[in-house]
Amino acid sequence: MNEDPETLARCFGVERISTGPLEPSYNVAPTDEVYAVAEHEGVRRLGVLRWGLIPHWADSRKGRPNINARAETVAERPAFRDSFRRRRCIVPASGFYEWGSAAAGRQPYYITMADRSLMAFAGIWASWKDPETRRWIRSCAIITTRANEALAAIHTRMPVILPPQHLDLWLDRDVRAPEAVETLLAPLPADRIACRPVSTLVNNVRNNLPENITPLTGALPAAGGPPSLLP
DNA sequence: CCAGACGTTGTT
DNA sequence: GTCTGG
DNA sequence: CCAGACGTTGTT
DNA sequence: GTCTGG
Repeated sequence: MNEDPETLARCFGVERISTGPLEPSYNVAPTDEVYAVAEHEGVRRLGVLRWGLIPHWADSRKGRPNINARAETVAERPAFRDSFRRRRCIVPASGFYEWGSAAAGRQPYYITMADRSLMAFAGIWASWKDPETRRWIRSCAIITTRANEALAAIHTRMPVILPPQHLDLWLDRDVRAPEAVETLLAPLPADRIACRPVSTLVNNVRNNLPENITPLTGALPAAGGPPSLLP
């Protein structure tokens, strides 16, 4: 993500900006801060959250952070259901990486909207008070669903990307019935996204470089790998 | 009753 | 905090 | 997700 | 192989 808060506010109907700009990142890792849009006291607000949801009842931040929540179970899981009912958010992104599994090898791919617009990942958030520092940490998880046809060859899952017409309902805190918003958690149609192979530089989170998202040219996936998805 | 988990991904 | 397993 | 570690001693 | 850190 390399957009300023004003741009994000304009794209997502944000009424109040509650954060300064984050450093551009081409390699967002779990525990990093990410921009997020949520409703607060009836106002749509842009702020930052830590990626990796810590439920309010956790007694330490140790252990693997909950970076994803499955769309199929998010409404029921104890670690997620309160957040799903009352604390939904969107996490803006220019794109995301996926690593081919099994037949697709270790090749990383960068996925964007086909029209290069910003993505709105469906997320949930929670507040947790760190007992050591006594400070509140607001954190989030990104909801995943089955991969669409464009990504199925390289991966079984993908983040839920909300189309603009669903943002109002998703962010409405007064909508508390799970079934009212569960229907929004579908894979984005394949023709809306573009998927390109990129350098393995991205494999190391210390490589936070613009080159991470540069499509490899003349380096198609190995034979037996996924079909070329370049437009 | 208390103790312990509470999640996803991917997997030769 | 809330649920499950023992 | 991937990369990188994977240990003990002694410690207010 | 499995866990932690980023």
